[in-house]
Amino acid sequence: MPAKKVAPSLTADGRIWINTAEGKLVGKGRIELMEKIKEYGSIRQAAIAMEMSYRQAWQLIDDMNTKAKTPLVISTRGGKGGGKATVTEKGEQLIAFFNSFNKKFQQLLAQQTQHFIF
Amino acid sequence: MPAKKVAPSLTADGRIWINTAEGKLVGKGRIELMEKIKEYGSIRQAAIAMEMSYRQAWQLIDDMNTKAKTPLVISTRGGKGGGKATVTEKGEQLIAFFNSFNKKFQQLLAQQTQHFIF
DNA sequence: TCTCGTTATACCTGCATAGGAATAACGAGA
DNA sequence: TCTCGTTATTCCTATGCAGGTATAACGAGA
Repeated sequence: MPAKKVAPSLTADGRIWINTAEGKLVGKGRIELMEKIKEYGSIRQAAIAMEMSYRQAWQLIDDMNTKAKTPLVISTRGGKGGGKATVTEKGEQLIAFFNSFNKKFQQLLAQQTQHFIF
Repeated sequence: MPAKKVAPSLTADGRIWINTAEGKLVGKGRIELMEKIKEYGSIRQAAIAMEMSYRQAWQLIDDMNTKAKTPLVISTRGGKGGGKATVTEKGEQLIAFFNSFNKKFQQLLAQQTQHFIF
């Protein structure tokens, strides 16, 4: 019978994000939002997929675009489909970098949790 | 003339803490608070040193002690000096572990910031 | 010129909670 | 038995802001 694995009583946890001079630019939530926008081509559909209001999604994007010199998401209104939204090249770069960064971070958390069983 | 060092436009940032099953146990602030308690032997003096109210400091300690099975800070009231507070062995262990964990985390942040200059 | 689904923006409201103020409780020492 | 400085706890309030609602603006296609 193998040793029973017990959940550690204490776990290492945390959050990461990317800052600009004016403060937080993107974290986990905003990265996921951009990924949904890539998938749907629509802020509204992305918001629904993430179970947040359109208003909140729009505010996040507006904040991101304001802080970044070059926009991360471009949107147009009217026309076929009512409008659309696309992630820019810089947005793509941020997504890729954050995900790589986050992977290393999650590894650190797991490692530290292992090393800390009283 | 050496190359002028410019601040990176984007920086990796984040926060870490240690969780118990009931949620956050300690983060940077609570660790510093415990270190001040070690230094002064007094919750009130520690609170003053950290520029927070006694009430807030006490609540943090109470929350920590409630979540941890064994208390991290022990306090007594009355007597010489009016009372005192001391950090337990388990508290000391947590301080040491968190600081080591945090050091590795800060290195990760610095490394990622370096690798991310657009 | 009308429809349609989206983007963009203004407005409002409650309600959680951060934080101060006040006070009780305590025990060694004089 | 009184003083003193701390620990422990209750009460209150104000205010910031999360989050919903409503509505204007837009342009391709029919």
